[in-house]
Amino acid sequence: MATGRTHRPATRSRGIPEATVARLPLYLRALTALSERSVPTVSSEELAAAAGVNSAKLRKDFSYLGSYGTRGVGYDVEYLVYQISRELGLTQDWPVVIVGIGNLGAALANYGGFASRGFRVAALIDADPAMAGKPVAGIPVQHTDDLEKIIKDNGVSIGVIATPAGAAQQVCDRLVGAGVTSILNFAPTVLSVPDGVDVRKVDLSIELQILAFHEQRKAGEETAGEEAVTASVPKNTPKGPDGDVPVVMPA
Amino acid sequence: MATGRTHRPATRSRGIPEATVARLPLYLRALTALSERSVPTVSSEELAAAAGVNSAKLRKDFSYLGSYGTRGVGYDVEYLVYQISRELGLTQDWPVVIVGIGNLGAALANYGGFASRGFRVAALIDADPAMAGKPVAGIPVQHTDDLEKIIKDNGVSIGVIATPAGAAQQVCDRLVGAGVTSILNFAPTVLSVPDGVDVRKVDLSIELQILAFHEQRKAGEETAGEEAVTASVPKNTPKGPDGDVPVVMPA
DNA sequence: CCATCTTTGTGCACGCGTTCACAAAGACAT
DNA sequence: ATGTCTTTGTGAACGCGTGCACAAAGATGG
Ligand SMILES: NC(=O)c1ccc[n+]([C@@H]2O[C@H](COP(=O)([O-])OP(=O)(O)OC[C@H]3O[C@@H](n4cnc5c(N)ncnc54)[C@H](O)[C@@H]3O)[C@@H](O)[C@H]2O)c1
Ligand SMILES: NC(=O)c1ccc[n+]([C@@H]2O[C@H](COP(=O)([O-])OP(=O)(O)OC[C@H]3O[C@@H](n4cnc5c(N)ncnc54)[C@H](O)[C@@H]3O)[C@@H](O)[C@H]2O)c1
Repeated sequence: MATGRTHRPATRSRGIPEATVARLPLYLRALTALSERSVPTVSSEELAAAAGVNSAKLRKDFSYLGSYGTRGVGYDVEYLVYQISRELGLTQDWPVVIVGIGNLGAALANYGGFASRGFRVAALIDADPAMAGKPVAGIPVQHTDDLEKIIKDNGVSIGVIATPAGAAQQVCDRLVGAGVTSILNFAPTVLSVPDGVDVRKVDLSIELQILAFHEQRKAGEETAGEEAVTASVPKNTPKGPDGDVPVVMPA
Repeated sequence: MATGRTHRPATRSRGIPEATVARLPLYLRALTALSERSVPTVSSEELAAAAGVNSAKLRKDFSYLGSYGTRGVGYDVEYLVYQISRELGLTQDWPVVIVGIGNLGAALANYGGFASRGFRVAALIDADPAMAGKPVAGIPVQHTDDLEKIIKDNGVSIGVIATPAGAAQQVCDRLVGAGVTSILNFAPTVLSVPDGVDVRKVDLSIELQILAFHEQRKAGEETAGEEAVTASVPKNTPKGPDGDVPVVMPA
């Protein structure tokens, strides 16, 4: 019997829930602010308030990293900053490439918050020959032809896609082919990638649509059902799943 | 305005789970693409593949909207586009203001995908007097002094914050005070808002940190399992130029 | 050294979201 | 009409995430 090795895959071995991972950067930001004010320790209650989460949730999150708190006192700010940074992999340098230097790509390149946490813009890549060599945010834009070489020369494993939607999958494939295993996608497309590659997407349009949904719901509540644009939607009756078929199908 | 009806049982009254709402825009996008190709009907299996989700999940999502499919055939594309659009509130016009016309704000203003789905940039607002009157994306930037008037004159209920983090809460308060009830926040800050106001955040830094976490985990797995759990400086940094991390264990 | 007080760490219950699996519904052919 | 075949709609089981509530740990003061 191997020592300590469980039968479970790595996801369980490291044991940090995805939801917790997503909150760690939030805690880190709050802790960094405290650190800059030279606050030595902080209670779960205070830190939770600053991060906008439940204090029990925060304590449970930290418990996954180990027990770094002191009962009756709280958590040591500096120590926690270090532990979370290490857990997130921010103690090392992450070269990043941005592909598609248009409106958004240029804004990202100019974004100061990038470098603040170990992320370094290693290269800017665009398909437009007219942009080649032109500096954006002090970094010369390089042509897509050299994408593979750029990735390999710089040891890049994280890529940001800010091209039009139509080019995103193709760019993605090339990034992955060159060795990139993490992608942040700003293009409004579903990217398909092989196992082992992580994709996260930032989709402005989706966010707005979600807001619009709730906005409409709020407005609808105030004016109590005034719509009736086309036959009222069948209230999803919990007990009568079928039966009503009045909704007309427009051929 | 909200007349004391701050209670919030509506989430269940309308009955559409939040997770489903978040996927509707995804389905809508895939359906729109099918519609443009004049595809008349689509099965849950096909549509699910296009949207990158499980087909059973998709069917259950649609079941919350009512039963719009035909067994043995699938879903009518045009009809579904309409139903989802209506459910999301996209059949009406949503005037939006963007506050903070810097790198990111300007990119957002120039973003074509904005207008495509009922969202209309009603105004651009910035605190910099030098920007006042200057057109960005064909729209003249207005000064923050007039924020309240702009919101009210245009009937704006959705606001986008793209100011520096330090100004975000203040801007948020003014937006809410003027009647905005949905906010999309790009600044890396936790915004606090009264009940009845929805906030969604887009945080590039957090996304990158989450990717870095998984990236580090992948790298750690490759180099075969032992890894100093506590203390000790991270060692899997072949070319790490950081080399600092002087933080030491307290106590 | 003991009492008290603060705050952590976590057991537990609950609700939401996901997925499987299948009966029923309907299209289509004969 | 009847049978076959496709695909929906959903019951049910399961796992994850959340938050309450509390015992234990440790600091602090006498
Ligand atoms: N601008 C925004 O605020 C915003 C917001 C949300 C999403 N988006 C999305 O981000 C993407 C970029 O938006 P944008 O406004 O910057 O567009 P843009 O047209 O200004 O820029 C796109 C850039 O990508 C380059 N490009 C095109 N094909 C390429 C390829 N195959 N390889 C490399 N580069 C290529 C173009 O040369 C151009 O410079 C789009 O998919 C858009 O939908 C933009
Ligand atoms: N640029 C990016 O790619 C990017 C990415 C992620 C997040 N962000 C965040 O988005 C925000 C904006 O980033 P940016 O790069 O555009 O910054 P920026 O400095 O280029 O622009 C900020 C703009 O906000 C204006 N402003 C400042 N205070 C204001 C106030 N009180 N009211 C109205 N306007 C005000 C400034 O005049 C300026 O025009 C920041 O919080 C940043 O952290 C930016």
